[in-house]
Amino acid sequence: MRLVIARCSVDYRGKLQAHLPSADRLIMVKADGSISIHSDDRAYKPLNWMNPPCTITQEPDRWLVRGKKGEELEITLEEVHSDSDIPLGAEPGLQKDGVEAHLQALLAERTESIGAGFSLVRREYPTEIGPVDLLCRDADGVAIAVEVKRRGEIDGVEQLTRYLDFLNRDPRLAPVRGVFVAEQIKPQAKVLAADRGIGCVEVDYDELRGIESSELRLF
Amino acid sequence: MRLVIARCSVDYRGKLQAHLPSADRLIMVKADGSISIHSDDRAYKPLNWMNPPCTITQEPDRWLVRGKKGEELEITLEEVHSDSDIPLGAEPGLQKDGVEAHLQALLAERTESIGAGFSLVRREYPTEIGPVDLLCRDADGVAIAVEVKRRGEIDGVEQLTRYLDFLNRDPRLAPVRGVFVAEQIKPQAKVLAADRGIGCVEVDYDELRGIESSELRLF
DNA sequence: ATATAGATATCGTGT
DNA sequence: ACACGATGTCTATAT
Repeated sequence: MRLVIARCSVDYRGKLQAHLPSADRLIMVKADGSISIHSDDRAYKPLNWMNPPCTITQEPDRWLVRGKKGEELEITLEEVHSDSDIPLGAEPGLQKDGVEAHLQALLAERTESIGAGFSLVRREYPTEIGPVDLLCRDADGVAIAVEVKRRGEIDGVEQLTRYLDFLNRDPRLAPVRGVFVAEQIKPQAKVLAADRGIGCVEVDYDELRGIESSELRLF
Repeated sequence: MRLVIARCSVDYRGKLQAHLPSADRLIMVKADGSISIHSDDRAYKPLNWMNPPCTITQEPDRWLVRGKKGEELEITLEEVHSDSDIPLGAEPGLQKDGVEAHLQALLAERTESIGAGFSLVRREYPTEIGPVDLLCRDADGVAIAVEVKRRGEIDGVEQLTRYLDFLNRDPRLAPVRGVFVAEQIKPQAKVLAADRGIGCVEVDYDELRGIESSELRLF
């Protein structure tokens, strides 16, 4: 990874056009071929960047970066304060736990936590406008479409509503009820769901995992 | 901006949980209080980060970063290869040009490209739930609500549907038809639009600008 | 390769 | 503070 600290101005011409007046900034060139220009703010987001694959043509006071779709990033270097190149080696990789897919997988194995007597028909049940996260049946055999989100907001209710519209046209399934499941559901989403006759269930990821673990221990 | 290059392992406990095994990485601490951990790949996206406001507690071999909502980032430093702190000063700011607003402006001047015989009533036509991008009338005088997007996805169809619901309550306008305009419209969005009786029009930004240029040349 | 949904999305803007 | 829309969104997954 090469780190250059320099006073520079930058022009981007691509999906849009952007200009950066002269100032001191960090230019980061990664081993993957990417380049990004950071100021001392905006958290992790650079002011300008180019994703790989791209080619960097360097002259002493001007770098020209070209992307594969013709985007251009022109960096005019006015004064280089520091320039270092340190190899970091391979990244062993980031391990994540607790994303929506995990929550959906846990719920698929524990449909009882969505509603007493619920049984799973299938995950990712297909419709014309995309797959429903879970299709279940309740204790009386009524079909239940389940939308799973980490955070329950209005968009999720809209999404489930669309699925229900389509599912209810299938005479083998209709009538289909909807249940919105999330770790936290915003008040407005609850109101909209109630208005549309959609049930809301808030679940705790760790508890769900705990329940599953203790269940598994029994086998 | 402080730049530390070190062999480290990282644990994040917050919205999700994530773990980084030991490896050489760049740790960037910005003047805005943010911190991010970069490997030599993934372009500009860090492996882990914390946005301001957050507090960083530093011990020689362990940094603990706490966010305001209880998120934690724990960095275990195993070997520091370099540690430098360079003040960058204020960022004068990024100037952008050529975003969605421009597309809307072009379409407002060329309502014919949305539909033959269309005329503009006004841009940003107000409704209770926000302004419709364009309100037009077709050759027969029927009101047309137009939603403009750079990329046409399902959300845009939902947005236009909401506007139509409200506009159709106004007896001076009703019945109002909807047309969804974008540079590209996704298949699922087309299905939903068709289902709701909303028209879809795909336009080419450069061509539109070209047409406009040649038109202007005639005057 | 294309299309789709998720993201610790981030970032403004308006209420 | 919350909701909503735009982003050069980016990234991983399934087809």
